[in-house]
Amino acid sequence: MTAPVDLLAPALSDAIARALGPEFAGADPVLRPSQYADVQANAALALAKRVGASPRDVATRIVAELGDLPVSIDVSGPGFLNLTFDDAWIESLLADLAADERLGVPTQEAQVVPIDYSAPNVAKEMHVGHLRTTVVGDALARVLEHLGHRVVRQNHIGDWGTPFGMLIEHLLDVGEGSEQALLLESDPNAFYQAARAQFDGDEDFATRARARVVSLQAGDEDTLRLWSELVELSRRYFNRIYATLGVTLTDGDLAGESTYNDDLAGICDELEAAGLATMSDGALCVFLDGYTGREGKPQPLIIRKSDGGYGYATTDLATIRHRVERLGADRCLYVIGVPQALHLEMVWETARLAGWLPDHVEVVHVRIGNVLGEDRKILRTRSGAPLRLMALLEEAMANARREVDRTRPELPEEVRASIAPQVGIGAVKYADLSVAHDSEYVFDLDRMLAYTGNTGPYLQYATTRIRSIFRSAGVDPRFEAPISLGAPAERALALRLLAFGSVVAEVGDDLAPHRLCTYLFELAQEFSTFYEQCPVLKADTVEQRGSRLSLSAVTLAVLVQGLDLLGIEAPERM
RNA sequence: GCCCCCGUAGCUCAGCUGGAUAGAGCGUCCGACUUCUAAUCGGAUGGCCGCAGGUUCGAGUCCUGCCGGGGGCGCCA
Repeated sequence: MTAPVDLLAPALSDAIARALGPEFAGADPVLRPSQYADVQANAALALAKRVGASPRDVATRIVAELGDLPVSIDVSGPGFLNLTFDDAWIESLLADLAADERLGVPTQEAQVVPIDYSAPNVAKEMHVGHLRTTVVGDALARVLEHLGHRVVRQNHIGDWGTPFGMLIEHLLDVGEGSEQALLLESDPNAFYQAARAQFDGDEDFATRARARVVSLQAGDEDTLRLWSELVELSRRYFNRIYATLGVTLTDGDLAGESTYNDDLAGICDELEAAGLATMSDGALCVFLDGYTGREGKPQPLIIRKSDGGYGYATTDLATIRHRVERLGADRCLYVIGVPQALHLEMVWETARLAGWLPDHVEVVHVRIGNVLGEDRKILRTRSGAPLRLMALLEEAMANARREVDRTRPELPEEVRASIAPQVGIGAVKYADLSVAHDSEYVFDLDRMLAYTGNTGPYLQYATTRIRSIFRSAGVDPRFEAPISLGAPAERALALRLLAFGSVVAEVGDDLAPHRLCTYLFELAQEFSTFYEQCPVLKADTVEQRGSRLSLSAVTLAVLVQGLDLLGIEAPERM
């Protein structure tokens, strides 16, 4: 922990206890960002009533008990403590940071954390909603792993259910290995819609499809072979998208609905035996207290349909049981769309009652908000069809390429060609990550790709400017030299750098990647100010040049590490 | 009908466990390149934080009600 605030908090707590009495031991010093100082402590205002003295008085007493700290303190307003750090202290902390491979990021006590994210459907196009859970889930996986946890990626793909009767029959009709079949790898919706059209328009086909569902569930060998063919083709499509996006998911992380088939009957039996599930209109249901649906009727969680089939409620119960009992989860993350909130709540409540989800296991729904179009409705193409994700990514990369061609024509063709995907994909991912994951946002490719503002390209650009300094100097960007702070821009940059570790820890605790984005953006801005105001290569003295090079080196390291935790690449040049 | 989420500057969004005069980006308007990438930087402009009550020394933040928008609610996932 290198953040000054984290180092000061215990000292302030102790001072509070000494000043106000042992009953105040462990009191929160209420440290908050301040516009008047480096940080302010608001404890006196919060505690004044309990103490029975004026806040100002309490503040003065706390200050009197503070020992020798590397900060200057004054009591301000009604009783705020304004703390300003000594430059020498910041300099020494920064030296520690520069020497620290982890850049101040703590290693936490390891937890097992299964993360459910991405979860596309077989024979379906991934849409921007899948993009967002994929990108956010992957960033959380990277952050938690970096903090020392054992992350278990769980890609809960939709690879089972009634549509497969239709899909298998259509695969047979167009022919395995046919061009039509290969659409599953390139344009899966075209395949799906063709199957759908047959199903809706051709009664014979529909009959065959229904029969096929039955034989699939019965485990018919030939049917299963065709089914795995469909899954295999879709898997290639997913992997193409993941590779383009630079997402860490692999085939080993696949844990689709079908993997739980053997658990479903047992889950129903157990719930029924425990008296939690009852028959209603031919379906096996769990009715939970406090859940009412339309017209005040009890809201069921249907775990077995009246036709004997299982829905996603049962599968989701299987996932939680599996993750707790088999994977040994301490904390389970479900990075899933916000409309699923009620469903997940009911599944977890049921799992708790069944004893599959003990109190010490934390389950979190990382709610992914809808991505909207300009009209503020869920994003579609102009024709009303869902957007093709690959087309979108290609457009982003093409636009990035145009920008690079325009602004850096002097760079060799192959360099420009490699920059474009880094910038284009980085822009799209950053856009998903930089807004709170549970809020909706309006999709705007031009804004994402802008080089100004809180965007991926702006951050990437900051890293290339730093690299450019080192290139000009002919110095390795891992440069280290004593840092001394003179200019305000240097000091502001230093303080921001010191906060990196606690920001990453906070992102892991609160599952909020957008805060890392905000941090990195502010860091990049502060670096740009420094860049304008503090010449590095033409510094006044050798010492100053060394100090500024060192400051630049740490900034680069933090930016690159931060972007990496978000799953975003940092080009060498732009 | 019930439940959940949202309403902050012209636009897109922050505002973490309540703390001093509510922030950023974009846009608009001024400035700044013989200087390490001006793809940048500096400055200005711009808000009864949906409305009304309440709790508190203090409310964008907590509570209640209302208005407006979105979503969910028995056999698709």
